[in-house]
Amino acid sequence: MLKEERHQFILNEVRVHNRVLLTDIADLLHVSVDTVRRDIKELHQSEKLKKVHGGAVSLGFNNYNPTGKKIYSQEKKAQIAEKGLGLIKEGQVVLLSGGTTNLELARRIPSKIKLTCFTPSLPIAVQLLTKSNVEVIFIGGRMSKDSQIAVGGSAINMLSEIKVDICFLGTNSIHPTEGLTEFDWEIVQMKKAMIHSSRKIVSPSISEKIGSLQRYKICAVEEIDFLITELEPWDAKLDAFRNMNIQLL
Amino acid sequence: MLKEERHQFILNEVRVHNRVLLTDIADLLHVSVDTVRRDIKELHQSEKLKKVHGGAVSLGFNNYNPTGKKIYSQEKKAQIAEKGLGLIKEGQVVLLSGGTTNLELARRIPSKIKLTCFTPSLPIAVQLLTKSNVEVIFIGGRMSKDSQIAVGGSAINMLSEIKVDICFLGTNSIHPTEGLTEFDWEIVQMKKAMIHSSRKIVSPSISEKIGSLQRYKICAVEEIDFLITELEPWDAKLDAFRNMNIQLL
DNA sequence: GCATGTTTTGCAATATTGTGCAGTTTTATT
DNA sequence: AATAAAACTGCACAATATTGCAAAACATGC
Repeated sequence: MLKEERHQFILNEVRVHNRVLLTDIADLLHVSVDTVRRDIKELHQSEKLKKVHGGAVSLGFNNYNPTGKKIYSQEKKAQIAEKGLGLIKEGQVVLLSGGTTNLELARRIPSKIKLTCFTPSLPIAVQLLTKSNVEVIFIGGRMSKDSQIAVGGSAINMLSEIKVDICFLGTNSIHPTEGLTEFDWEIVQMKKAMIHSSRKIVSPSISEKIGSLQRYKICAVEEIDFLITELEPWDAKLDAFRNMNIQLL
Repeated sequence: MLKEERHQFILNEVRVHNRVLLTDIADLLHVSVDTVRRDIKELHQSEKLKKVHGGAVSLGFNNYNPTGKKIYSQEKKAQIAEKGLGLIKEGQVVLLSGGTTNLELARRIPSKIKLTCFTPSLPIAVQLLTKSNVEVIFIGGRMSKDSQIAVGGSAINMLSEIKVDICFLGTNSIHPTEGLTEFDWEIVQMKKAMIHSSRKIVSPSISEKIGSLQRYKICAVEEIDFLITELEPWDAKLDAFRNMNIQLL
């Protein structure tokens, strides 16, 4: 058995099944796993497949890339995300709503840190799946086309069955007296359910959203534990939130 | 024995067997391995074959370039997807498992057609959300990192609550007597649940997967209603499935 | 025929590569 | 944190490659 033959065999298996196990190949070809390991290592280096723990996967299989829509105020959102990361502790259970700020947060989660993340947001789930130490649990249900998050009874029901340590609640509008508001009724229901399922609520929000108001109310400002903006905590724009038992970051 | 004769002989062996061993040729031609080695070296330099450690392989043997790779199964999967589309009727409720063939199918669903689609697969959900007339319902749960589909009790539970018209069950391996098999136990559970939730089961499968076998069994071939391959329905490779109450497409 | 130079072939010494094994470290999972 | 599976490391042995060399075969011109 020539090395070349084995390589071709392995590549074919990967093509057909998308994924192969080292031990299976070794068995089929009657060679040691070490040899197969070395083969796969070579094929990985020549970028014919992707080596993973225990075997190999096809290249095109997992590289789903969310179409890079340009994100509004990415710079500010990145700052917010960095601050938000400071609130996450190893081993915690986290709930992430949708929104581009949370997406930015998800992207920046270090792959070392061990977390359990719940989310009803498709883009965020995709992002989280790239983190090897994050267990991802998708809150399923009817998908809302424009926001790409699950909504409706089934999703709310699933939320009612969990209690997480911390929830990052992306929001459209936050107002000192009127609280958090949203224009989509179904998303409001989801966010209400998320609040009920969480011990601590974090609201990451770019400063432009402060003071704005939408049709439906999610909750009062007092229900929020942390408000994160791209501003310094002592900025005058945040004065209205100062004596409210909210931690500003 | 002239050198030229040997060259022709070697080239012929390579053509027929795709590969040759140095020692075999030396044996057959009653010359020393050194001579054969030199012959192969020359043929390698004139690009008539490819010299490898221990022998030689045909040139076309190793045509697994990144560009060709994409085309390789893509085309077959596209054919399968097209056939599969014929089974979907306006207004139906469809269940789609994961896999690249189903992804291809999802991509080709016309945006005119009105459907309700259930799926536990992240990439497929993303694809379906671009179709304006398709209502997407995500089967949530713990996400499996490499296959990007939801697995586990919660997902299976959600599946148990639905009954759809037709299920496209992507599969890794299909065998005439052993049935559909899979290497990941959790995915097997998901697929079993999907079968229970569907009136009709369609198995889209490229022909290379036929006859292959994995560790865990999903179901017998008889439980499938339609088997779609890129081959013509009367192709000899499908004979094994012919008197089994399965419709071949 | 014979000397000369070239090509081919086999051989031997040495170098390189491929393979499997055993022990240790890393990784994934519970 | 414990555990088992998998990855890595170094090593030994065998298979193969390379190199240099010499004998044989062959061609060519004299």
